[in-house]
Amino acid sequence: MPSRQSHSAPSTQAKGHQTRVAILDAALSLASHMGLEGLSIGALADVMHMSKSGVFAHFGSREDLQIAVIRQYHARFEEEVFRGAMPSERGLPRLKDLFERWIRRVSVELDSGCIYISGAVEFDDRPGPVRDALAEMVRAWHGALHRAISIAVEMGHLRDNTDQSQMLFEMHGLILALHHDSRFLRNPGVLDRARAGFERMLLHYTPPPCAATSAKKCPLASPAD
Amino acid sequence: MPSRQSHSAPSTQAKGHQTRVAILDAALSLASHMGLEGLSIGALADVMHMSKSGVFAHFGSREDLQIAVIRQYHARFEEEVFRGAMPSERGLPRLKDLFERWIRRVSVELDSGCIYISGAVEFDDRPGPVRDALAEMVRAWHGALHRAISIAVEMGHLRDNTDQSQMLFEMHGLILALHHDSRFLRNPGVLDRARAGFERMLLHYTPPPCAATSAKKCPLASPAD
DNA sequence: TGCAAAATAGAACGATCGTTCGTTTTATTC
DNA sequence: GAATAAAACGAACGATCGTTCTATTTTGCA
Repeated sequence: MPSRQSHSAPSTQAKGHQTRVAILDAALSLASHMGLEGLSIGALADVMHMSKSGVFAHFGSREDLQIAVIRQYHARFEEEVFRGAMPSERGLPRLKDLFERWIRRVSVELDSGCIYISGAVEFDDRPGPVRDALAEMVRAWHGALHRAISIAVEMGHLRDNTDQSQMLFEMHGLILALHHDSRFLRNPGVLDRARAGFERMLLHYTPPPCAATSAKKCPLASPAD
Repeated sequence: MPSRQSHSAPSTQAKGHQTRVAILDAALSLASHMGLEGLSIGALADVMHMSKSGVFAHFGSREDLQIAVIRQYHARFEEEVFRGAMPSERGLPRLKDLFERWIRRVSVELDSGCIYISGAVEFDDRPGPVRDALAEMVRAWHGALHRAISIAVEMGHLRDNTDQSQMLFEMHGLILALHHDSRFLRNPGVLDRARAGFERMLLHYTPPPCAATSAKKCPLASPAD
């Protein structure tokens, strides 16, 4: 993307760029509560103490605003969850760290909800660029998780015959159940239910402790980037 | 209007009642695709070849329409999933039947999505009577599932020390992951992933077939298959 | 068949939505 | 400080929303 419009180019000396960031910040907070479809430019302008057209001018359209919000959420998610877990040791420790951070990101203890989850429901029957952007981000995150699982398998922390996609599916299920029971039903103690479910998964997918045969194998590509 | 309950009373001889049912039918189909918030009276009138006010008159307000749709979905869900599994033998067979029917109800193989799931996301930050009605239905269904699990425990089909709420949480997680991957990501073969996850759960929660009298903390025998 | 009541239609209201346009303010550069 | 570009404003448009009101049609019953 060389230079499409003033909508995407940061333009290092631009003053309006930092207000765009501020708007995006408020938009993310708004979308977390009202959903991507509930995000309106009028309400956003109200929060920002700006005119509707002033807000609108920073994004070419409402769709582009929604996509920008998705990208913004993705950036934060990547920073908090993915990059945050990178210092952890490769293999099972990092996978556990990823899951713990994922849990925290999704539960109500943070003010905001998960746009990946709410967006998936809002756009599962609505084709278009917003859905595409959302699916791309979700698939990227799933891919990163899959690689983390793969590494844990390669290092012998998980069984060799682990069905990795199945494990990912079940981890995702725990997160979704946490999100549902935490945000909708407001059930207490549900965070520990997700943790317990994950521990029970590991009981299945980790090899018996006595047979710690295959030690470290040759590392493959780094999961970072 | 003297009789306030004209919106809810079937009034056995009413002709308009059957059109109300027809409207509710179309509304349920519409809400399954567009969500409860995306359900508009105008679009509904269009589908029904009626005027907006004609449709509107059958429900006192949009909120009441949404609640009526929720009740309608609940009735169908109860009929298809819950009552449909009642002929199955008490205990584990019935629990398995319930899960299988639940799976089918949620996956894309049916045209419609699950209003319980989409509604939970749409109303998790929006208090009001719609959210209350939705939560009531979901809790009723979870209660029914919990009772099915309890029966399976009492009959010895599941371990005595089964954490029943935990098991319910994990079952729900599998359903939510199925709904997500099936409807949003359009991943194929995800139905079997939910089934496999449930089978793996049962490996954990069912007592070992040979020695059922192990009073100790069970060491999770034979996780490999 | 006639009549009251129920059901539907049609038009309109106020609100909000995304979007456009012309103007005015603010910021950057010479 | 003047010239120029970027940014923000304010008003308005057309569309759609839920809702209300008054006619008009249809139904059910005597």
